[in-house]
Amino acid sequence: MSTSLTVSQLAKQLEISADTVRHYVRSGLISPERDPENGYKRFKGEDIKRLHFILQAKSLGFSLADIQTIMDQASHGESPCPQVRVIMEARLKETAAKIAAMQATYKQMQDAMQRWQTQPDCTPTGEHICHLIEGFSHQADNFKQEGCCHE
Amino acid sequence: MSTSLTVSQLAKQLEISADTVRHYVRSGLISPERDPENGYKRFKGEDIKRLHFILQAKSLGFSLADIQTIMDQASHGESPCPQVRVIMEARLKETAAKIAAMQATYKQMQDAMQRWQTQPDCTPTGEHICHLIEGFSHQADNFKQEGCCHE
DNA sequence: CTTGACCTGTGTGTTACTCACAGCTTTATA
DNA sequence: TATAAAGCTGTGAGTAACACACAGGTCAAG
Repeated sequence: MSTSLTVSQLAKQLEISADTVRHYVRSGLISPERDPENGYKRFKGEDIKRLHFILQAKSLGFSLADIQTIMDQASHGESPCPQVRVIMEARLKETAAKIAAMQATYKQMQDAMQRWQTQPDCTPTGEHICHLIEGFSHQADNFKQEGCCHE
Repeated sequence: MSTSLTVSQLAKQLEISADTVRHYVRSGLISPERDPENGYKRFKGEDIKRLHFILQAKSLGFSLADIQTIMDQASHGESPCPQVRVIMEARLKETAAKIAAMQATYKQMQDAMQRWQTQPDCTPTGEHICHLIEGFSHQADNFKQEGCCHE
């Protein structure tokens, strides 16, 4: 039976988790045959090719929904390439935006960490929860200690 | 009744969506009183302070679960600061890793787009779904056209 | 024949919201 | 005053891409 693989065999071969393979099947991206005896999924050549394609597309930034769309179109005999180009353009912009946002957050985090190095811990008051966090964006450099901080 | 705000009033004041406010309430981050007449949420000073804190912490990269933890600890009278420092360290690393991963993907995407500019569209064959995607990582520069491409 | 290791499918949980929707309030109009 | 339109409410469900839990099935060793 080397012509068909089980979930975990396929997963091992492509170095992904068995759960990931199952997820793609549940999402309808792959539709392997079932073993009539035990209901297990049986992956054959076609399925393995599709999975390969999925992984490649994913590494290029396509979402699973994108990939579904692309494969559907291809299975109708139409060229998916124009769509692929359009989608990629959108994903490219999205990714750039996400990276920028994350970098902004990252900078905030670094700045906070640095400032915190010279600040003591504080005890919560009725007025504040954590001075480290609350005192941050307001009074950048001029942090004033209040009666709540020990040591 | 200017001492208490409704969901949408509060949302407008802090420039977030009403759904976001409701989400925080459902998650237990804020627990406003209810108007006995109609069951509506009524936000008072304490709640508004907490929401402020949530937004600040979020902008510093803390997750809602983190924020919950921090606020819980503070409400027990303990200083959340040591925890805050620990969590931040972890989130900082996570964020750096995510950014690196996204930048790697982004580079892949850009490379792909560039290469695709000189490549024609293709019609799916039994063997391939989309040459643009499949031909990518394998034969970087030496893309060979096969019989499937028109024009 | 049983023990144990391993594997299976399916159901549920995750993050931080967003959307859908029936119903209640408030405002404008007739 | 009646009523209709607009707006707001709470709650239930859906999103992306898996990861985890779990009861049960399978297979080799003894």
